[in-house]
Amino acid sequence: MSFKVSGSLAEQIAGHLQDRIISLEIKPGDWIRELSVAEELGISRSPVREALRILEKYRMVEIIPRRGAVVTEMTPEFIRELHEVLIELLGYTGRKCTENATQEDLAKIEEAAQRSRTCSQNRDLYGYYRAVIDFGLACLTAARNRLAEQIISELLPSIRRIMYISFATMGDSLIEDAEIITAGNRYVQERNGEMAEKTVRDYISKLQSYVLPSTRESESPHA
Amino acid sequence: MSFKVSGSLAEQIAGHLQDRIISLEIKPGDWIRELSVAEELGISRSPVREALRILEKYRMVEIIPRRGAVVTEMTPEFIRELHEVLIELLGYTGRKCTENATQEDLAKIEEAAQRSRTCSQNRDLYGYYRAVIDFGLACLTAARNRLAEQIISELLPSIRRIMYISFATMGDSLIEDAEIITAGNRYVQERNGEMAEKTVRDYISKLQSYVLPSTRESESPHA
DNA sequence: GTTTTATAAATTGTCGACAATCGACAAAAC
DNA sequence: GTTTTGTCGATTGTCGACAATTTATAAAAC
Repeated sequence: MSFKVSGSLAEQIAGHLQDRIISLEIKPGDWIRELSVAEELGISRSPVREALRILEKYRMVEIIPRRGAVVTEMTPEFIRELHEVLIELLGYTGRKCTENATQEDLAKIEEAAQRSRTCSQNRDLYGYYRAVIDFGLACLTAARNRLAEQIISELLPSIRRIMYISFATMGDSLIEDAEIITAGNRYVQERNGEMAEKTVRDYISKLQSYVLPSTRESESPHA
Repeated sequence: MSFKVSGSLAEQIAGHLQDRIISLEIKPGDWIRELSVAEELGISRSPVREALRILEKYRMVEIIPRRGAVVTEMTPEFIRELHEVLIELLGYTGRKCTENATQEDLAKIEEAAQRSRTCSQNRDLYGYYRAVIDFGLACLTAARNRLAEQIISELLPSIRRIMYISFATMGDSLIEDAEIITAGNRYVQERNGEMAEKTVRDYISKLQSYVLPSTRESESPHA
């Protein structure tokens, strides 16, 4: 619910570049040249440089000294590593939120879970995944660990990139997935930490198996 | 075995500031003014700005738009959150390195473990903690998860800050700790994932209990 | 005496220019 | 023909100056 229109120029540019990277308009492995971006947007290089440092924090680019910024590649190895890390961190989050969630938190979690169910029944893939993300973020907030929140937020762009890449192949699992979310929500509402954690871990493992094959054909010609 | 003498100016400055923050020469809550740092080092503000963005990545400062950079506070809440995250991530690392460690990895882990033992017997507190960190880093490398490696590396400065703050009160546990490290090492060498993970988790939990009380008296006058 | 408003100082944000460095290509040596 | 060396172009790194914004200070109103 943030109404911030602008933010600093650097942040706007970071957002702009982030969108273009997620949508594959700028491809993994591409170099981002400061001057190109600056001229294209009619600004100077300083804010562009800062934007690149912001993107580096979110692992969207890798800054190589005196060489510039490359868009990070979504290799199968990275995807596997990300899922393994998420299993641990989100598993922890699931358990913690059964301990710390307020009634208000639980309500928000419930809402997102129901929305995901509705969307899955309507075959609204985009709405479904937005609901799942909201569900996760609501649990994250409820877990009351700012650091974990930060770390996972910094991973979110990578998650979105993977989702964008494998959007096509993931539709199959939609109904099945929705039931897992429903189950996870139930465990959270019942404050069953052990099962909440287990459900999350299983869910991420399952996601990985859907996502990994779809990275095979990713061959990007360098511009 | 790297021969890099300098690194970019910004990185050097980041290192310089990091040292001063860890050693409490610059205190939590202090504002870092770009011009002050630049004049003090006889350089311009641009590399200082970049240095601050680097420090932000390592959670040493918080950059607030149009306000500047504040040194992050090591509150008991943050310390608790950090330990909880580390229990998950390092636990995972311990388990994974039993699966993926090469003979070379195991040798390095063994060396660090033995060194920690020697240092603890000699009451060499500084050497001991360096050995423990090396032990952890060796396990981390052996776990073969670059992302986890990155995330934990970004947490390392926070760990060092906590260690610096509570260096005095931690000497007590030295011998006891050394035995846990030895046990952990044994499980890794035997490739017993379950026990390696459990040992790490217990160790971090124990660390937390030693560290947390020492944050009570932290009252820092703003400069 | 407290609150509000206006002004001044300090600080970050952005800019354009110059310096330093790296990569690619071509020329020369072997 | 292959390797080495040198030059050129492109790109990042750093600088000093100016603009925009925020905080601090002081005056005025109530």
